[in-house]
Amino acid sequence: MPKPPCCLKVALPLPLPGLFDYVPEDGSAVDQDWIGCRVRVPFGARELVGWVSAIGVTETLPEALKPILQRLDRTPVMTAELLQTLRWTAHYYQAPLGEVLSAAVPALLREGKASPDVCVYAWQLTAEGNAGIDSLRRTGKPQALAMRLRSGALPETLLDSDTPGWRSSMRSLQARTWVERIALNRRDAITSATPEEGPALNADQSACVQALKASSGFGVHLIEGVTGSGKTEIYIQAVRDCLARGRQALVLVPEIGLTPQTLARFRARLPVPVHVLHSNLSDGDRAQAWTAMAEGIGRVLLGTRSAVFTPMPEAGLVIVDEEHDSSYKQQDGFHYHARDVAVLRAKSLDVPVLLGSATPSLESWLNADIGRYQRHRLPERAGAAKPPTVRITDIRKIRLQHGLSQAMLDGIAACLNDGGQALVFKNRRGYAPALLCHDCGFTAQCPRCDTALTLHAGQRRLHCHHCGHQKPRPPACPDCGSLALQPQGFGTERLEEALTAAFPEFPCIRVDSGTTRRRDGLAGQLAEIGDGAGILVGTQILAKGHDLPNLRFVGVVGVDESLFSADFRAHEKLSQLLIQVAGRAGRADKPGQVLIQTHHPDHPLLADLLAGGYPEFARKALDERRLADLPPFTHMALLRAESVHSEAARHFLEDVTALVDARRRELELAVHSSGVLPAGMPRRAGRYRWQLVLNAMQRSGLQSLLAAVHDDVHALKSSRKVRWSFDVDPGDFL
DNA sequence: AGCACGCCGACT
DNA sequence: GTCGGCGTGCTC
Repeated sequence: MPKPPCCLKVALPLPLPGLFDYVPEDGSAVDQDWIGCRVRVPFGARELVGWVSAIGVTETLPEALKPILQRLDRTPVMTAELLQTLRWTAHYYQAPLGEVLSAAVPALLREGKASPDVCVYAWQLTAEGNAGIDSLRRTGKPQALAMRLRSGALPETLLDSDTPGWRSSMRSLQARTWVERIALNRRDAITSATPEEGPALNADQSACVQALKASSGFGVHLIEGVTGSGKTEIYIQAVRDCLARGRQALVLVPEIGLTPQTLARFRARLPVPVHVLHSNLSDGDRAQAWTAMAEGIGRVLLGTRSAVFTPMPEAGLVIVDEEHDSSYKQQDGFHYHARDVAVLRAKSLDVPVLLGSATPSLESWLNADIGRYQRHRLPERAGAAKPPTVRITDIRKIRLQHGLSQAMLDGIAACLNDGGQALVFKNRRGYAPALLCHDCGFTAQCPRCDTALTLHAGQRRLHCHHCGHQKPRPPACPDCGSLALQPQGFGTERLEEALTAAFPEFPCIRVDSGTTRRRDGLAGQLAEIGDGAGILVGTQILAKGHDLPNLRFVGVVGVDESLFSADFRAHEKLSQLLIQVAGRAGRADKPGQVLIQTHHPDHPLLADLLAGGYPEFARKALDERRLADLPPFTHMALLRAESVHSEAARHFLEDVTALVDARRRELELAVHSSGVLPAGMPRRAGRYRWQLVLNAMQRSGLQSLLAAVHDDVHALKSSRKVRWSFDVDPGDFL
């Protein structure tokens, strides 16, 4: 006879597989209500906050289970559905549930703090205010605000989005006791504004919106829309439709996609407050947004990667914008891909998911080809905008001026003289990627990594982009004493210097991760240049984000490294980047110009892109992947390991290889193992790095093998001195 | 991951 | 004589 459940199965924030069993502190009954609640528990010599993820009976371990110290929630903080998705996610990515929970939940809640108060507050006129308002004489911000309040209470979330600086006006009204702050109930908060009307949809957009309206339940929709085709408008329509059905919506955007412009657009067009979740928020704000959604007060969440783990008891729609973007892949801790989790999540919520991109990932492209995803094409730019003209300039045997060809300089000059803005895109930060001694061949290397140091700060310092090491530029070669140290190659700083010299009468602004961190970031820098003629030099950061209405010319410098990279995704990434960056040029009246300078003008990738755009590239690239047995036709998992001692990580992976080989034979699984390989960068930040690549035609075989070795890998003695992690569906090998 | 326990070198 | 180095083992 089965025993009734008597213990709490608790997930703890530890890199250990499995759950830990406890009993309630007061002998109370174990029932379903515990699941999704947080508990404070004794663990060895310390205390931890964990999540009751299941209830059950203990068969194997201690007779006397420890009681928990404290139950932190009376009602679950985590919906059953989210917990289930997290379990799947943990299993899929071979991560301990506790670690997945740690990544999913805002820090405050993880630490055991109470859920924040997510009441929506609003302001309304007092009797005094109502009386006084008729005698208003002067005009000003407070007076205008008071007039708006005559038609009813205004929620703070609405004021935040449509009235910058409203708090100071409100304070002056409050000082006169004209206004008071009230807590709204949920329904009031939901219908708070009259949204603006959007532009009329073109035929493709309408067809797409209608198709989405007609679909119900889980389904994946790939919206393949060229830049400017109005994907955002489709998202907005879909979200409005979802809200009208009384459901919540989740919109994921890439890290740099969540610009004030994007947010403002959603806020203007939706009838409810739009909550946000991204890395720049304080812990308090994150917990607020998360809890608001969990309690159903929040109806729309716009967020980056980790927002995919937000509880939504009344979910109706999930959207992943720029689904190809690599910032959806978490690179450290537990390696998940937010787009893939979003699809899984939508399935478990039984709601549609929209994946949108001008340049879909090859994974999604294939899924659409085989009918697993429904494809919607938006081939036309919305309005009358024309696609940019793209040209390639062959720089073999051509004399470059500071890394730029004459054709490039001419293109920039023509654009500037026409009053337009030119963007010069270069994938390297800093002044120059290396410092070389012309007399003896010495290059400045990072002492802790296998990589050359980059010259920065007007040639005065050397930086390592991988570990943060930096030092002053040596005055002479440390090996031979020669003074002939020369910067090799070009980074954005050096291009900025060259362009400033070449076009002294125009402003030149450099935008890369080094400059956007300062001051008010990208927005502030772009404000400096405004709409006037000028030059922007920068890295990928410029490939998306802010609208640049007067951008007419895009010059791409230095794609040649990516054409011959060891990373099997390099071509895909480069094509996406080229299309995205090209898409920034030109608007309705003036088509943009794109110029790519390369030593490989005949490279098939460039030829395909030029002839048939991204679709042509995707078809060819998928053929290549199929022939080479690479993803998305095969499935891949990586075991990465690194250690301070040169041999420890390698020994660990050799032990893992033995485990893998044994299990593979035993279970007769068709999984290929690479054997232990040095990582793309064999030493980084003083650690030696190795990896094991597992490849399988069937995802299920790979998953079975991973599941079978998982606990044994954790138990390996050689794992102790090593930093290691699984990376299922790795983004790269480096 | 932490934290304890355990067994060998230079110090108040 | 002790403080403390980090190797190894465990945590319901």
